[in-house]
Amino acid sequence: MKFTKATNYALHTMLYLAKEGAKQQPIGVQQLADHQQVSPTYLSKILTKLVKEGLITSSSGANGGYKLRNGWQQLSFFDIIQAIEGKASIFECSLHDEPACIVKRVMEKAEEQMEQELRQTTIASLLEGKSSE
Amino acid sequence: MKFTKATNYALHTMLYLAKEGAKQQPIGVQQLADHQQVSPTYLSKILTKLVKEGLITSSSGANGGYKLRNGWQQLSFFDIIQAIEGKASIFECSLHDEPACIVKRVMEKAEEQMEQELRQTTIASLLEGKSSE
DNA sequence: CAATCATAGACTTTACGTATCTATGATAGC
DNA sequence: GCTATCATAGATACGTAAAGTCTATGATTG
Repeated sequence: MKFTKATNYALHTMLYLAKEGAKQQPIGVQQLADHQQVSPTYLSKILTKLVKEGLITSSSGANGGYKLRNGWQQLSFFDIIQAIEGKASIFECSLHDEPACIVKRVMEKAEEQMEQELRQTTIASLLEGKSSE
Repeated sequence: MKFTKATNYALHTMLYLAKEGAKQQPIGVQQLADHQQVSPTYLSKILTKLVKEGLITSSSGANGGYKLRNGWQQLSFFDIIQAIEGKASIFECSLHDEPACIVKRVMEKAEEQMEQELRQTTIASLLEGKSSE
């Protein structure tokens, strides 16, 4: 579970889709990009990942765009982040011949605590609370 | 709380110092570097940070080197990592005018869970358990 | 068929961690 | 005091991955 700006864009996009396009028409990249002030081409790559991982769906052609998949209410922060960043751990031991590095074990446990929190938080749950973004 | 290879080196070094040099003579960079197969000059920078943050002490001249500070038994993973990486959060919102970004709040809470685990883990506690490294 | 939209690959740029080199300064022992 | 041993510090180079751009292709609507 690591983090980049792409993670950030993905999370904000998902939240935006949940608010603006839950049941309605799909939303195009342009609009999504405008909202976050990112270049559309760059955001496209991120969106494509989300499509491939099945978190959102896309439709080509006029009036096309992106919308959340069915059952998006179950999607957690963890799901979104993992779709973008993969499953790599935040920490890798630098020692060569240390398959059972004790430092790594500690870090993994700590990381697991963080991930658990992210698994519990859904975008749907955020919409119920205050919506500053 | 972010992580780099430097974090890794620092943690392993601290663990090594705790095992080999708790009360005895200081240990030189060369030996510490050999143990991890890192260049001494690079490790030096990391060690200097640890000195400045007060986690270890250094002594120049012949038979000089590094040893853990007094009261090292209290030092946690969190202390060590923060000494190297600073206090910067793992996540920064990319939106410009969003002082109270809800995404960031979620991430901070998750990060806090991880940090709490790291605060609880001391190098001393690891020495009591099995010592694969 | 033409406009609108997503997809994809190659490519460039930027940023930062990683690492090296070299010089300087402090201490211990002879 | 001299010398060897050790830490400290700054400048510099290197490598890699994220960040972002450009251009071409393919699908759908009207």
